Amino acid sequence: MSNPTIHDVAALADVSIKTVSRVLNGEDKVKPATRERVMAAVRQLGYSLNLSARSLSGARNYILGLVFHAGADETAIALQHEYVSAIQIGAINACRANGYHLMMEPLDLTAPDFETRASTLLNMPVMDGFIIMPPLCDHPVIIDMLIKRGANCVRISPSQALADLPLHVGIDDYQAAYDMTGHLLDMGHRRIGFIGGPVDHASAADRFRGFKNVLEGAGCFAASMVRYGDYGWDSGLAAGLDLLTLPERPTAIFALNDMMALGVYSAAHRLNLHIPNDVSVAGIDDTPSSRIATPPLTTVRQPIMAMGFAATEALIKASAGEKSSMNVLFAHELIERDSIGKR
Amino acid sequence: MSNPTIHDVAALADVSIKTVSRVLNGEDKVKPATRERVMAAVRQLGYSLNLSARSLSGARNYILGLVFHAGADETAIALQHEYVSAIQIGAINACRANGYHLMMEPLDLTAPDFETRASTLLNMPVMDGFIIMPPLCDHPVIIDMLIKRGANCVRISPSQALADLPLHVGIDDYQAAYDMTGHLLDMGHRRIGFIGGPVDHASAADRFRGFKNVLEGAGCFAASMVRYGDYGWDSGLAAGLDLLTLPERPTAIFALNDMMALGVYSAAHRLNLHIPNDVSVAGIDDTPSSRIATPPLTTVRQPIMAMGFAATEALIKASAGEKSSMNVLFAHELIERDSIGKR
DNA sequence: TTGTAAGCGTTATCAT
DNA sequence: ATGATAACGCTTACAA
Repeated sequence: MSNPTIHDVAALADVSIKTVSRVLNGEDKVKPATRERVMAAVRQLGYSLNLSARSLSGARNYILGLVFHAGADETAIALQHEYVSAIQIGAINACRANGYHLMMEPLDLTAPDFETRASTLLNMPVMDGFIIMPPLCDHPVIIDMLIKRGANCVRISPSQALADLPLHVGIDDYQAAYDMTGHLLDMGHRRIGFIGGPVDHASAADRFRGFKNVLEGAGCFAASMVRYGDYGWDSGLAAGLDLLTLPERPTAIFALNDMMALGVYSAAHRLNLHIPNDVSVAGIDDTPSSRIATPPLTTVRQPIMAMGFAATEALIKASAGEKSSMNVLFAHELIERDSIGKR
Repeated sequence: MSNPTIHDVAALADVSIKTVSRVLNGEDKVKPATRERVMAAVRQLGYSLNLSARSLSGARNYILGLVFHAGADETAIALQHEYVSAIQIGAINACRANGYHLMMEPLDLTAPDFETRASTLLNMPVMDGFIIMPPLCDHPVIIDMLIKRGANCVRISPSQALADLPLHVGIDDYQAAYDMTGHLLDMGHRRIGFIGGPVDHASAADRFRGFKNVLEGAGCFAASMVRYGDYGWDSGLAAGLDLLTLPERPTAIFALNDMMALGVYSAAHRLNLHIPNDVSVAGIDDTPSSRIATPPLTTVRQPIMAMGFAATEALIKASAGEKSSMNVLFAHELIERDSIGKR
């Protein structure tokens, strides 16, 4: 009833357990005939390696942790989850390609015992490394723990490079917002509403600067048209409602992520405003939702899955001892769809 | 540099490692004073228990695996991922509440080495149990392995109960489709297009029966208005385009899940058809996307997160040896929003 | 190219 | 109420 062990395989193949181990880990110095005999025994026994035992014996664990913020409100999590999901898919695929496993590790930034939980998590020896999502990747407490612990980790879209935490991926947030704002200008818009991101997402500040610089250059920045959201749909709806009922309503609204942009869609819909005839809408991310929205959303594509994949591969290489170099900054791309009209 | 172990804690607290273990696992026969001393040592050392060692020693692992189908195409995964995501959130919360961890385990149903991979996964001793998503939960090979292995598992929304696999959650798929079809009838629709689910999702067949029975009862079932999709957005778009360009186009389209219903939204949009004035649309699931769509989608609510939560709690109880009873069938609810108009 | 022996950090058994 | 010691299944020296 109990699972076969490496000893059973060794006995059946008539070799030592060490040789079985060598075969299982793809080491080179094994005679092909021996290897074949071992594999046959493995198949015959339906043997599968015990991860815990392998971890314990000091080698790698072959387990990575994806650390993300998740508060108590389930619905809110779901609506903000799309970005995490996309990174997750990339990470899962990288894991799958390398024989790794991925653990989902939520952390509630707002919980009273946040620090204790964070410390426990980051000190768990089962994980070879951590993929840290925003905004946690910019949180001083987390950064501090990561450095002190000498943790193997990769940060997703952090606001700044850190010499002690060399692995991270992201896009040029400033430039992304800059490009989209320029596009809006090109399309003839001058009264542009803006929905910023949450204060604790450092990259949101970069995006705001990109937006502001372009508009100030063109002499049409209006602080009265700036609102803030939390990257969630509801906050986009609220800000959209607010902006679109202004006495002089904007001809376009630029939301710093797609989810909030889709909130603006609903605001427009409620006010019987047509997109893009009455109001244009722009986002950032190119999440699946933006593609399937009606009308499809014009946005700045961030290759999120590819970033998740690359980040995870770098982490895996690092956990294997290789010094991994990585394309830190991914190219973004303005995706013109149907939500922006000419003025 | 290396982490403190139970021995370090024991030395510092001046007790045996067994006592430390007792404290850590909340066993009763420990003097309060001793317990306090141990806890102090734990805190002082920043000790955290090694999951691998615990697993190896034969105890529980405190790790669950979420097993879902994921092919090679990343984009397709993303678009079909919303249901998995919702279950995942529920599962994560249940894990969090019980000190468990969740591993994401993709399995490609279409891969040539599917059986080998499935067997390896289901035999991994690191996991205390598995949460099996559709369509894997209905796959004969998987079911067979699960039973043979005597695996601790819970199936999400399987087509039928299995005496050997007592744990599962779901809704009454037949009734859900039945209710929605009845509603469509009530709203005056008679020419109703239908987009079915993939053949390998057994619950899709139940839903189809629900739809067909109502319409046949009303004498307006038309096989010519039945199409099939794969629960993905693109397939909804294609089927929608097809149905809406029929010489006599349907006044309403019922898609078996929200993602395909949103595909119909895009089809309507491309054909310049207004929802619900020109065509009504209905779905099933009540995923986040359906709520934020414009117009908000009328759908049958499935409490997906709650199901994920309950399923996971049952699994945890079972892995702790408790015979867990569980509300297998969750109540569904017709959510009227704005995508269905009166005829 | 292959094998032997030690040890990874925990829980379980059986003492005391 | 507490402790000593033996597993658990694997990898990593080191030997042969």
